[in-house]
Amino acid sequence: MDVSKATLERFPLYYRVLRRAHRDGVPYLSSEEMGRELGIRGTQIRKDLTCFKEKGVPSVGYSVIRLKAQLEEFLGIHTPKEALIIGVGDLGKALTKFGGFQHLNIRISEAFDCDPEVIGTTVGSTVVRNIDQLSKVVNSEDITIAILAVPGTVAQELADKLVEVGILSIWNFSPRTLVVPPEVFVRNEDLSTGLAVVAHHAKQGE
Amino acid sequence: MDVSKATLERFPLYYRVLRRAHRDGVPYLSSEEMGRELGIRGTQIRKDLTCFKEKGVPSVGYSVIRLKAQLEEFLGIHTPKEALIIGVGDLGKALTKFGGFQHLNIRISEAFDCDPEVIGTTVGSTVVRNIDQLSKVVNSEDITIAILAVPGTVAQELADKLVEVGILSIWNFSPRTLVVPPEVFVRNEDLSTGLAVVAHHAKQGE
DNA sequence: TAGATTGTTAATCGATTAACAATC
DNA sequence: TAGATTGTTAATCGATTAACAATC
Repeated sequence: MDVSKATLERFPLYYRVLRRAHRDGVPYLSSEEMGRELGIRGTQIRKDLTCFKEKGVPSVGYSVIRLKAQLEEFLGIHTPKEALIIGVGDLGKALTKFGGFQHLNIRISEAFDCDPEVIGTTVGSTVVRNIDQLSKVVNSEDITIAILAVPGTVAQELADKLVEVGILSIWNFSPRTLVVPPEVFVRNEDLSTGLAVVAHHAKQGE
Repeated sequence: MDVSKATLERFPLYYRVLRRAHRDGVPYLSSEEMGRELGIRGTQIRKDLTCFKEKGVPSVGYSVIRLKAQLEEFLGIHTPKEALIIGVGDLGKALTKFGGFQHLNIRISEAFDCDPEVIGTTVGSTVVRNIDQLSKVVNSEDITIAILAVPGTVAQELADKLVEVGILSIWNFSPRTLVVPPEVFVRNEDLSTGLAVVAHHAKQGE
């Protein structure tokens, strides 16, 4: 299915609202009601949802159960997925233990580091392996998602390894722009950039 | 100074590149060279930089030192800033200890939680306080930036408190859309959304 | 001078919003 | 039927890119 970048970013938000409505036993939700909860206009939401075969009902809204199912299908939530993480510093540890991913049916099942102090320790429910085990593990487990939480100095080198073993999508927390082949997706989540933007708006009068 | 949302997001990236060039003793950098390091077109960068009085030199490029200084001024890096964090779980801890913020001259100087097990412990160099100390601390320290790393269930309630004590900008890691007055800025950094997008691109053939 | 790279305008692309007929 | 909310088209807005004269 073909969806714009901006729309794709909103789908997880819609899914979150629908999960909550479903839990609360709400049967239908209008685009305006969803929008109110997310600070998004109803028009925007209706437009985003046009790609689904599940249609809304005029004067009633969208069936929570059915739209939720539709989003689950789109986001691939029915099939459990595994991700690996490289870099088990404080941030890597926090991501590995983060509970919010379970709704997506994604588990960080493998963690790697190069620090002998860290290798062999347990984080959440995964044992940290030596980075030289990467290719063996990925080949035997069919993992296509990677999280990169390492210093900028080694980021590209490790990205190269990830590409080599067949990773298709990388969530990059390192402060470096990665060079990868066009078929590999990278999402940069540089925290310094985030804080810089937040800080800029904290200046009085901007 | 007046800069588009998209441009503002790129400024920290330019700053990063310039810092590195400066450290390496590079005197000038063209827009194309910067772009290559960031995966951005030269045209884009030149356009972004038009708002500065520091101009590039045709056939030479931009003075690394002077453009860096310009960005430092824009990002307010010459004046040290303090931020507070609410929620000292794994993620909150990782953010508090995160080293990448020091380049921005921003320090997370205060941390709050409501868990008696956590209150009083030290994270990095800050002692975790009881949330009921919030207003006292903010009043005596002139903090305007807040990081919210709490469960969704209590996010709005705490956002209200942050607004009440005069916080101007909130970095929201909780999976909830916050309702705040228009003069308060919120940046949502919901990690589940991030992973959902990354996972979507890991599906073969998309 | 010739070559490189700038600043800027105009064209294009993509995303959001307003408006409204269709429909339950 | 009247009222509410949908799906969709057209208008608008914002961001990116191509093109190129100006300039070192």
